[in-house]
Amino acid sequence: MEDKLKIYNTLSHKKELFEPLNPPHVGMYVCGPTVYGDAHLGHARPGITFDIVFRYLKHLGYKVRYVRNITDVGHLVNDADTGEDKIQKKARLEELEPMEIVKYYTDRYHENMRQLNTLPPSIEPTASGHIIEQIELVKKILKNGYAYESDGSLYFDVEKYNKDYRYGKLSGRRIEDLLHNTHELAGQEEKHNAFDFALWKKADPSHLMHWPSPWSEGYPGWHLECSAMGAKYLGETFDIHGGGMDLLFPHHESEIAQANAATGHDPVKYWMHNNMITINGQKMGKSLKNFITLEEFFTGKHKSLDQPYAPMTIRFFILQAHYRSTLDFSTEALKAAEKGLRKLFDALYLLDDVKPAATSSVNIKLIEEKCYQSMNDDFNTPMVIAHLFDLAHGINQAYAGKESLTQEDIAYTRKLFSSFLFDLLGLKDEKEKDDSQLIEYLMKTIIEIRQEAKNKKDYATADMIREELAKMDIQIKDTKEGAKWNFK
RNA sequence: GGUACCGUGGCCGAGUGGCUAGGCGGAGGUCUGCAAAACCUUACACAGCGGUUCGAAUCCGCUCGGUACCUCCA
Repeated sequence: MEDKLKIYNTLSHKKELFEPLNPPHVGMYVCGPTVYGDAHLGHARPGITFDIVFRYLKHLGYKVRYVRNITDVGHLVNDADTGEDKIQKKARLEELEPMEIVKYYTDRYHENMRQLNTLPPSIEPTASGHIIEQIELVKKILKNGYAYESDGSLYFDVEKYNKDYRYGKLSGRRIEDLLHNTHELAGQEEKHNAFDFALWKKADPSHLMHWPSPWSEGYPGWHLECSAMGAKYLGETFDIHGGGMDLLFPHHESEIAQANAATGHDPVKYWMHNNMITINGQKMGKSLKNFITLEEFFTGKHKSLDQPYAPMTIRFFILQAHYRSTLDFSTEALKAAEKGLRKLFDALYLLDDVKPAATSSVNIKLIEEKCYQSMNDDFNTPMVIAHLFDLAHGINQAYAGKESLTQEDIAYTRKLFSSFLFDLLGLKDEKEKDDSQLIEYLMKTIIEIRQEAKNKKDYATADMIREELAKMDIQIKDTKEGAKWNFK
């Protein structure tokens, strides 16, 4: 009964059996980054979380279409749907075209995600490339009576919508509470209610990014792109929509509202949300300015880092926590992850040296079963990793002669181990250094040893080193400046 | 104030009614020229107070503490 995949659905607050709408096809949409700055540790979490979902669903035999957007239309820096947009602000600061900003940070984001060994999405649409689809969606909402125009801008009529549907079903909010709890915001005169959100904004003359529309020269509202592009590539109703918990409200809530207003039904069957990464117990985020970029982790160049941390260390660190739990960052925790991952790889390699026995004392099939149960239980990667450590322990014991494995089980263990470690968890061993660098280093060491022998007038050893290297076409030449070497 | 959630050993982090989570770190030992790895043993826990139960880290209530969202944020 535990052998079926269950996914925690934010909409129902329960783990639900995963049943795709159109098997074997699965449609998954994940909110991608707004490209106006380098990706930080927080961005790695949805990247990795939904990479695991993507990999596992494919492993189960589903044909998955994974859509992750790039938000490259400037949305607003601050509250109240007024003011300067984020990309424009960056462009002004750096004296660049907005699209130069977009291109630069999109490339950097891709590079970071590649380093983290996440598989590229099937489709990666940009908001700026789907202005027409967004305008069409606004038209539908307007036609159905859930939007109003106000001086060239269009707003979603939340109050009207809430009478026919229910605004707040995802986040558990009630419209009455929203009324009372909304902050005093400036520049809201155009809205009927403070909680109404923009579908289309008229651009003021200084605004750099704008497009023509039936209502004004302007730009689309923030929540619109995901609704429009999700529907375009995955259909009006699709299986999974993912993103960070901080997008739950108002972003995803508004997506649901827009879809219902346009089509009359919900857009998504399973809503998945990854939790936040914290630093000193607080959310790591742009606004708190307490974030560390992935680049800084990989190079070690940040004041709170004492060394570089490899992309796989970051990946393993993230996978050691369940995606719905907060994860507290510290260098101590990262070091523990680094060592733990090394231990797993070492055990896998040690498998080559385990002597086959007539019988097996380790139950590999049971561990395999537990691994699948853990994955099926809402992608419980920390449990999977714990089982892999058990497997590593079994291998080490077999090597030490305390347990035994048959030839067949050794092969099976290798397959199981690498399948989970490499294919499903997406980890890889980065230990291999650049070959030329390694050879330089080895030759330097060998030459030092030979010099040491020569100093002791141990010419037999010195000659032996030279002759052995010659067999590999490496030539040693003793010069006035010391020994030199080259390939013959 | 509203909504959602959390509080597990030195650190990170699973577990949701009875059976060792796991990793890192610590202590002792085996092995060993030294070191590392591996192996063995071991200490350290479920925020507090009540309740339900034969039995609770796990369910319920209260208290204390913390976080996220309610404005851009993964």
